[in-house]
Amino acid sequence: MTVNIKDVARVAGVSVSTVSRALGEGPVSAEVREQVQAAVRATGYKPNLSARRLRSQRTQTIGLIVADIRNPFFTAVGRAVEDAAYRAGMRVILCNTDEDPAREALYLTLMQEERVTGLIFAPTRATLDRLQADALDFPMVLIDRAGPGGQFDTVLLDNREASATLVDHLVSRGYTRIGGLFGATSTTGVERRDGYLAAMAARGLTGEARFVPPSAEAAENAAAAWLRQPDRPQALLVSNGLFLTGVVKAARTLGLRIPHDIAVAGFDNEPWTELVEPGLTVIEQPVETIGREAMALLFQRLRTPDAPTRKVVLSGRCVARGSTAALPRT
Amino acid sequence: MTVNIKDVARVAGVSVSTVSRALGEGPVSAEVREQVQAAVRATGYKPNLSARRLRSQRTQTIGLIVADIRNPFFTAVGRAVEDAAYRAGMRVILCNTDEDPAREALYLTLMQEERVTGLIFAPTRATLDRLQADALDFPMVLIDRAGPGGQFDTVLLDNREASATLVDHLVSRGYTRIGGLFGATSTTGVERRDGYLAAMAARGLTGEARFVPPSAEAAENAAAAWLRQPDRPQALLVSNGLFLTGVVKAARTLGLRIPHDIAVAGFDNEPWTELVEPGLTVIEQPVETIGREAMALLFQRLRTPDAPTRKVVLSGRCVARGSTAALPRT
DNA sequence: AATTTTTGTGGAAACGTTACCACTAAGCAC
DNA sequence: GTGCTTAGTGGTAACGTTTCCACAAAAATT
Repeated sequence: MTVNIKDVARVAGVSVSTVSRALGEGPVSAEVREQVQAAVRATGYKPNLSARRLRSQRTQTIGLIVADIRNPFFTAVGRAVEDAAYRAGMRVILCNTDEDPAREALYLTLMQEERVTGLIFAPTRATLDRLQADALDFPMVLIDRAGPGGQFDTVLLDNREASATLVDHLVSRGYTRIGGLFGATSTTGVERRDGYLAAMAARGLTGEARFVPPSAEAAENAAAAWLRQPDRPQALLVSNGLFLTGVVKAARTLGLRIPHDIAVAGFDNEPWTELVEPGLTVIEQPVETIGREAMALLFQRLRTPDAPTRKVVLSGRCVARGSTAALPRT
Repeated sequence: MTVNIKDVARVAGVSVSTVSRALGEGPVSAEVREQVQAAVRATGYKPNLSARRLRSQRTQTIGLIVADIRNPFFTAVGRAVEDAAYRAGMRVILCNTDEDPAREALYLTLMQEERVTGLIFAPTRATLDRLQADALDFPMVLIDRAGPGGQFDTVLLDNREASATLVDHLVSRGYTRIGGLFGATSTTGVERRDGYLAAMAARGLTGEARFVPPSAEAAENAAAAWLRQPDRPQALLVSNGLFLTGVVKAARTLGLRIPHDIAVAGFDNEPWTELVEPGLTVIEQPVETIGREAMALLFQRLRTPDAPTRKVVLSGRCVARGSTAALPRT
């Protein structure tokens, strides 16, 4: 049926082992290498990666498990990971969990069955607790979410700092009654909440944090309910880019003007955050760097399996826009 | 090292073939199946997918080659494809070409080496011409872009109709000097251009179409140059969601109000198109359906390889918003 | 010149599965 | 009871590679 290395060997007039060496590395005379390459062209031979992986015990595959590729943060990180992987001659298997622990478990065993070289994972809090390093046969790098203790290599944003930056920014613009909307399923949400509460407390303010399920709709509903209250906050700190669409939509629906009736500050510097009037103040995450750094950590771990685990904490960049314009003195 | 089927067989006290049958399908006594499952649990056995694929000659893998997963259209389609695939017990290999024919060729041979069961592909015009069905060892479904003649199964938007709908909409709102901005590398851009020109001609209007490379920056630059002209159009028809961000940004930079100074209508109903004032009029593509339908076509092709090829043409939905508000009578 | 090392090659044994074949024992029809 | 099917099982040959080993010839070292 399909042409294999044996056919190439026959056409080239050499042994299969020579063909294998000629295609990979290994001592082969220039002359023979020519012949083999000619035979490959003549026969249209394409190596069978399953066979290669089985025999060599190297899959050259890395797994990437994220909540939802439609979340622009993960899209960008995913793209960076893929680029780095393909540049290193590796493939990527991408899985979406929708923050569902059951699916996380499912995909985790899939990764085992694929015998991936390594895994990049953004787990929910629920599975984070269940993860034991020794249960996996490959190194794992956590992104966006941190585990307890230095159990795994990790790369994430300095979430506490980022939240504090936003709080500082809002306070400096005159806002004091600031609410916070955070994702319920990730440690990211918790960290951002903590940073927010700490920064508020440091300024003698009391914050109110609310947690919502990880979807734009949930955020919209929560924001709508909150903003309908007579004692609604003056400003809302919003934990991610998905939520931001929901919050802005809720404000629009209720006829509230940004920032006049409600100021908004959030995370993820998506292109549209600049375009929606009056521009949304956001923390820009170094998404490319996160993806690349995760791959770098993975490769280093593969090279030196017993090195101490590393946690790369990256700082966000605050992009101030009209959604947090200074509150007029009353 | 890692536990294999032989180990399980030994622990369960049966032969390897029995273990294989017990895990897959095949006649196995209930009693033995129990024992095998117990042995699997005891040993922590995880089947090796490379071996399974090599032996069974079924990879259960489908390839997905798109321009850029960061383009929200492809993100959504990709997500739908993945869901359908994983539901069918299949894996997905995702590749980004950035509309680069060289990378398309690279990934096409990768798909061959992976021995994928099938491929879903959004090719550039350049490779579309080069594609010969007989050169591939697996069925391929084209999405978003159509090849010449019914050579491949295809699922895409009715681009001509969609463009015409937008033109009609703009004309009915009083616009006559309407320009069009289209993607240069895809048939999609060409089809939308054709539909636009035809609809303009049908109304006795002359259109002007410009092609740009597939990036938001390119669209922004092109739009800025265009809108700086004294005889700039009253309205712009914009070929995709990526371009839309660029066009809106260009308008903002030049201080042009939408729709007062420049009306905008485009493609892809992203969440933010509703949020950017005064709301962008867009054609909403049935992205989920496109992904699902592509998978469906693929599975049907696998079942009946010799059936005539099918082309599924889906209609877009026009979502009218403020960016095309009626032109005041002068 | 004798030796050791290097280079290039072929044969064959893996890698971990599944699928084919052969076989036994049991069930069923006559 | 004889034949015939069927369920359940084990042995073993693939699947298409890479890698180990052996070996010859050439090159380098002594």
